[in-house]
Amino acid sequence: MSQGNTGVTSQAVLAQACPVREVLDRVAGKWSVLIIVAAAHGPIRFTELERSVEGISRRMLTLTLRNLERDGLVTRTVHPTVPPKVEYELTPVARELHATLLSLTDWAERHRVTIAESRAAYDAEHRPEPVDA
Amino acid sequence: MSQGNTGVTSQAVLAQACPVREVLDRVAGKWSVLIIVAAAHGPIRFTELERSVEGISRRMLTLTLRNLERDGLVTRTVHPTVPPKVEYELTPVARELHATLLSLTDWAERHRVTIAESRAAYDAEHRPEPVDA
DNA sequence: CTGCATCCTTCTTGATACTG
DNA sequence: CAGTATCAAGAAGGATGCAG
Repeated sequence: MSQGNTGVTSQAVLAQACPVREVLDRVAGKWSVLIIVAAAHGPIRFTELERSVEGISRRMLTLTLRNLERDGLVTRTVHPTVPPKVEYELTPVARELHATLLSLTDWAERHRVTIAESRAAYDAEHRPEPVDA
Repeated sequence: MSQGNTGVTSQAVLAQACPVREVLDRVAGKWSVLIIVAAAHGPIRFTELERSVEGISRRMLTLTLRNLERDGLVTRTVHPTVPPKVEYELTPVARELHATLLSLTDWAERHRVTIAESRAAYDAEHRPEPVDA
């Protein structure tokens, strides 16, 4: 194997070796997770979502929603009423993901402080900008 | 718990409401997770990492490693030998994260097919370019 | 062997405006 | 209300070359 079979790429290999990446890539978007969380409480409307995730642009909401729908993570229900009404709801698969995400939340909660301190220490150590002036 | 103080907000509230995002953002980089996985087996050298994660550029390896180090997820040990030798190792905190990531892997594994089918179905439904012409 | 700096390309996201 | 289209800005990532 020397090292060079860089011939055709390794994207496939990587995906195979690291399925985690797949999930992450899928949920990597800045908003996917937020939307999943927002929709976790039950069916929710486009505008509701827009408000819940506050900060998201219409464009991103739509795009993310479409991806989620495509992956079978949310269902889109259109109510043919006069003023259009569309509701989004998490699928069972998405609910499982949501539950799993909770363990990450847990990890984050448990180490938030530790990590923050680590960063502070690191910055202090590497950015010192001698303030003895 | 009213919930509605939609007044100003946001970023802070979101971070608070969704710590998951924090983790995700932290590990969002295309390589962080791969590196964590690669280092999960024990201390590993820069070059080793470069090969394990194959596909990563030196620049990205360095940057990601620095971030990981900053967050206290990996320790960097420099062996003052003639040809420099540096070893990276996961910290306990990172190992916990790694373990947690496993549940995500599990989720991905369990639904990989379902999701793939969902995408295929979605694409068939929305891209179809009616070929009856 | 490790690592940093620069340059350049690509993808993602945001802002806006318009349609059903 | 819901959604799409376009345009431009910015961040992330890749390639290289140099240095301790």
